[in-house]
Amino acid sequence: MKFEAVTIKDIAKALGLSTSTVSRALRDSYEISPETKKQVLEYAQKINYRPNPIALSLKEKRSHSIGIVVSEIANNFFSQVINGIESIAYDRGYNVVITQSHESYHRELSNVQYLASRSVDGLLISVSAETQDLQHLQGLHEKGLPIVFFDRVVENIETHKVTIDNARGAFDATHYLLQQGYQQVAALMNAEYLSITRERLAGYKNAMNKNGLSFDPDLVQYCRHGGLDYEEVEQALDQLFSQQKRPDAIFGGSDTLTTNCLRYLKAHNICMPEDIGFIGFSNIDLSELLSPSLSVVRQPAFEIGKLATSLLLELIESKRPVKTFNTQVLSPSLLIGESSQRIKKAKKL
Amino acid sequence: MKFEAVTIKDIAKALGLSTSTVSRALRDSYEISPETKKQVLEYAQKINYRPNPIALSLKEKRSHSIGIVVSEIANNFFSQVINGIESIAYDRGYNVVITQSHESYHRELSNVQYLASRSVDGLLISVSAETQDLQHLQGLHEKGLPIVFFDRVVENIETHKVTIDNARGAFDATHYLLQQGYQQVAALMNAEYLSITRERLAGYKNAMNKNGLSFDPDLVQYCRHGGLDYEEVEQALDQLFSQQKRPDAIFGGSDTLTTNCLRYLKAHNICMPEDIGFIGFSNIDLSELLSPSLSVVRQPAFEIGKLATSLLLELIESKRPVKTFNTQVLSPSLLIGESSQRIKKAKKL
DNA sequence: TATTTTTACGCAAACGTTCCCGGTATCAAT
DNA sequence: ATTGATACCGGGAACGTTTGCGTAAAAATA
Repeated sequence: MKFEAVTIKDIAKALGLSTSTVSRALRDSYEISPETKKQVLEYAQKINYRPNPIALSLKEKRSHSIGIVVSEIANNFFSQVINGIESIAYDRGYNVVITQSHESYHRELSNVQYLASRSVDGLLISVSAETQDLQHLQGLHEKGLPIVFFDRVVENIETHKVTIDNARGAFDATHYLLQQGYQQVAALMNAEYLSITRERLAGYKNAMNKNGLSFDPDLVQYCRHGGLDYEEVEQALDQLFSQQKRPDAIFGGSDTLTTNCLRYLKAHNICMPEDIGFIGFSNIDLSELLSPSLSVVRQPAFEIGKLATSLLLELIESKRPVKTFNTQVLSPSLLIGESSQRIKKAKKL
Repeated sequence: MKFEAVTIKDIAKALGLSTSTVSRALRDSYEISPETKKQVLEYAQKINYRPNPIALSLKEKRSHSIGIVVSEIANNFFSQVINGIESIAYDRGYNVVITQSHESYHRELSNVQYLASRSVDGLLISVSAETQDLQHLQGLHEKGLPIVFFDRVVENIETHKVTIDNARGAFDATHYLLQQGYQQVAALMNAEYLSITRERLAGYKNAMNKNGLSFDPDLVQYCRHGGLDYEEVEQALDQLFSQQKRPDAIFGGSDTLTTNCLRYLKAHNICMPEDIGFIGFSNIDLSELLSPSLSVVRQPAFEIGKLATSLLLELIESKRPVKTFNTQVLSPSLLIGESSQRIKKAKKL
């Protein structure tokens, strides 16, 4: 029923050679005569022979492919990162296998195990919002599987990492809002223990302090599942807007959160920038076409993907075990639109 | 260097059994005594044994995984389709391997061959804008590889297909623009021979006729690479706007085209809806937040993914070769925003 | 008790490769 | 003519599974 691909055996049989000879001829071994090589190569070409990667993987325990784990591909940031990854991987002859955790720890676990059992040569991962236990990665890492973290990195595993200066991105955004005169800048964040949340929150706090304000926990809402479901964001924002010290600006802590926050504001008829100021992390490509145009913290997503992949391939192709790892920190950029331009309402003097 | 996974051999050795016995015990064969089974199962559990899927694939020539080929994942429509695919596949115990053709025929070919050689059990594909030669798919199909086409389908391969009523989507959009009073409705389309292009163009023409207008080829621009690169769209639009019968409205033929068209209009300071009316295919989730809010033809992307996957799994798991195939046609929906609301300029009577 | 049946397990081949280890011509040098 | 080297090639194991077949021991039957 299933197609029978042509194998080395077929070539051997047809040419009256052994499989060893054919294999060697194909790999251009020195102990095969030029004539035989020519014969084999031509015949292989003719019948369109392709080595079976599964057999190769089984034997060599490597697959010339790398695994990717992200929370969601329907996400501007991650899909851009993936394009960066692919651009490098493809050039270097590696295939990529993309999987999504949907912010679920169990899904991530299952994906990682699947990829490992498929003998991927390395792993590129941004952990899920739920991930706290790192056994699954720790184990693979100790057994020598090359791993490079990006975006959401973890502390306890020593390997290459690629992030951006999250604190600065958050600082710049928050600082800008405060400088515009917004008083109550709320932060809509991802799960509390994620690296990106901690760092961005640090930047947020820092901006508050620099502007003479003290950190107010009531102004921070965490979305334990990254706000993938609109309902989660809705609940968080309902909470923020229900308290007496109503925020007059929001800092959106991730691409997904920003998008869903905008949807909330629209649904509740809360207008930027007059009712609320807004700046958020987002790699949406149409931010300047939104109404009002959106102020965003943009990450160099494509670059992150390229860099992470280069580092991973370095690990994979290194002859000797790599002992020194580094963390590359790229820079986010703050793009100002109208959503953060405070309009001074009729001032009461 | 690479981790040595625990194998059936290890279990056999540890328990003083043969690999056959262990294998059968794990598969709960009737010819293994309950005690042995228990012993094996417990030990396997203890040392966290997982069957090696590569060895299985090699032997069984199936992998419990399905391959996806789309042009681009950084695309609202496709990423939503993929989520639909995954939601079904995951429930049914299948893994998905996502690949991108980037609208390149060669990339598609390479991906398809990779997936086939990786023994995917079936293929879900929306062909690239460049794809005209179907040998690569035809061959696999004849050899019995289950394939389901979605979105951009092909005629010459008889199998299940999932599309939407493209003609109606295009008709509705064009008709709406004409009814609004726009006179010169241009069409910005994908590659000419794609199914979606042909069908959508048919709907466009039909609307023209229904409104007493004849089809004008000069009002149609094709983007041979799907407008993935902004430059391609820019060139197409430059062309449209440079001719004497300047269009006063545009129908955007795909998600990517719509996005890049908006970018163009913004860059050239052409305002919707007064300078130009616009409706386009798009699954962007923020269309109502754009300025002006965007009129779009939206596809039930998640549903398409789910349906295509169900059909594929039906093919894969069918005992006997399937002979009758059907094409499922879902409905697009026209969501009207401000971008298509013609503002009557100071009329000259 | 002798024979048949059942139960429970092991052997070995197969999937498509690679590669170690041989082996046999051929030919030049002694 | 004998040796040694060189050039080419084949046999077979291994990777981790599954599975058809064979077979010992145990149980059932006569």
